[in-house]
Amino acid sequence: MTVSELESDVAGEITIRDFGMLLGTASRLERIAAKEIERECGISHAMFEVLMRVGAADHTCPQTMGRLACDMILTSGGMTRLVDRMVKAGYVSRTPSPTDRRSQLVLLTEAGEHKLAEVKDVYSAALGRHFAGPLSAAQRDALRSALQVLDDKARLELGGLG
Amino acid sequence: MTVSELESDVAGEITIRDFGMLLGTASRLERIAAKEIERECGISHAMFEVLMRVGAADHTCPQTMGRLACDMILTSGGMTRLVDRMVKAGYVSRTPSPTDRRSQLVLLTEAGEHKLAEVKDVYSAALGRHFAGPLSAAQRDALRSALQVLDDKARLELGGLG
DNA sequence: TAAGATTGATTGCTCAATCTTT
DNA sequence: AAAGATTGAGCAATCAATCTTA
Repeated sequence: MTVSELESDVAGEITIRDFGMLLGTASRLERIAAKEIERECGISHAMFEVLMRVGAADHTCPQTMGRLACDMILTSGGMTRLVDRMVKAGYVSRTPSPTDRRSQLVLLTEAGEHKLAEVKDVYSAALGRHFAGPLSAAQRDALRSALQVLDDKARLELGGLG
Repeated sequence: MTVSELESDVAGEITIRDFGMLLGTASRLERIAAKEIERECGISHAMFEVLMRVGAADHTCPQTMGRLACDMILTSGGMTRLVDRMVKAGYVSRTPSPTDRRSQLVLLTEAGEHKLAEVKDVYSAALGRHFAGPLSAAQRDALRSALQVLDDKARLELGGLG
């Protein structure tokens, strides 16, 4: 084995370790936050993510099933069922898009708005404790900029899912 | 609403956005890497993670089911089934610990060692393209240190899973 | 022909209960 | 009692096929 092969092996091991840290930390933090939401507000983290996106959508340009699926990294089938459950729970409604009748728009109900406001506070507090609090301002900036680079590339690579 | 309430609301929104980026980026990258491994080596990302941990374990202090579950953020039941599949596939073997007969040790088979070496190369290359490559050295260092802080706290918070 | 959404079949996880060993 | 591991039940995701509209 040559020196350069050895060096690249070491670099590879470090990269694998760093990436493992990214996945592991994200997974652990999601579990912590999701449990807190579930316990205090009785709603899954996935449903809350949908509420946030639907709630943030411009009234003149609402969210569609496909856009939600892409943003949330779910297959379209997965999103269909998630929204099914949310409709049944009374948080959102579905209605065919007037401009493209293949597409379904997802809208927040009154109950959905209330729930969103409630969960947002709990979620912000939880993230303050477990995510923002432990980091310095510089660390947060650095984290944000690194993730931005990676996410841009990853989105390009993935495109739509199914 | 007072100024300080407004400020804390804005801070909360930013925190939620940043955290969303962490989860989303991690999820997208995992999907990309997992697909590449699956396609080129015919093994799931979860199985590869087990292979790495079992392969890295000291021969005098092998991995147990519980330690694997904790490191990989799976419930013990989930790990039992994952290792079941890996035993069936011939990558690892299970054997009761001689020092504590409640505990099961997980060991790499010959086939598991070969597979590990094979996947490691593919994985390193994929991560070079999608993870390490896009970042500057400074960004990688910053990312690592921020994640280290978060992970330490998260591990404390989580403890064992079930 | 392709895009958006849904459905059926399957997979793999969590949760809770259980069994064995400490 | 408590810890480590496994099992049964249930849930939510993926994949592939299908239906409708563009």
